[in-house]
Amino acid sequence: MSSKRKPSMGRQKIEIKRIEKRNARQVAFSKCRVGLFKKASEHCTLCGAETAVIVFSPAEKSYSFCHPSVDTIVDRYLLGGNYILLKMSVASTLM
Amino acid sequence: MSSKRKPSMGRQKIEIKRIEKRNARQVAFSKCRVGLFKKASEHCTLCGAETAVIVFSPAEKSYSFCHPSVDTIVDRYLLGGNYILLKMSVASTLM
DNA sequence: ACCGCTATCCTTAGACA
DNA sequence: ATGTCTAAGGATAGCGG
Repeated sequence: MSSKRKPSMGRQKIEIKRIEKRNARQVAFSKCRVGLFKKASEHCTLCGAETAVIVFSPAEKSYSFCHPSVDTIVDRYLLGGNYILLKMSVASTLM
Repeated sequence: MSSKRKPSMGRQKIEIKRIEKRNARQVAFSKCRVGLFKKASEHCTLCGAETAVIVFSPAEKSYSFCHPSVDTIVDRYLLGGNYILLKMSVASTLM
């Protein structure tokens, strides 16, 4: 191993606009998602907030962080808008 | 006005546990929510992510940040779990 | 893709308005 | 409750492995 290490440039300033390079955007998505979920988690713990975070990646994959549970939050949110939620637990087997 | 200002202590380290004082918790909730929504927003812009953040305050008030729209995200999320969403736009007037 | 590193930028605790 | 200020804490861009 070399004892020399190129000194880091540290965190660089970036402009808040779409990252055009596909690969870099994907990497940024993963890192950023972790940070977002962590912050949401701390928000819950510190303040007793109930939080749902749902994210779709550019590649259409879905990720979520929820406390206490997705269904609780989404359900409650939807109720406020006069929505009803039906789960097709049986019907889906027929599709 | 006084030209003297007590020097700030800067940001202090805190333990990630429930803030017990009710008033302080409420204030932290508001500040933290702003930060969370901002981060979610940047996530969307930078990475082309589609994101829904729904938060209930300890006082049961609901807040949300969504891009492109709550319904789009929640709808899509729910579809993945074989849910159907019904809006009671007529029925609600009877309740 | 993930993980570690670290200098630098960003956020934010605390205090006050 | 929101908003401003300061300085310290914490997240992270860029890079290497």
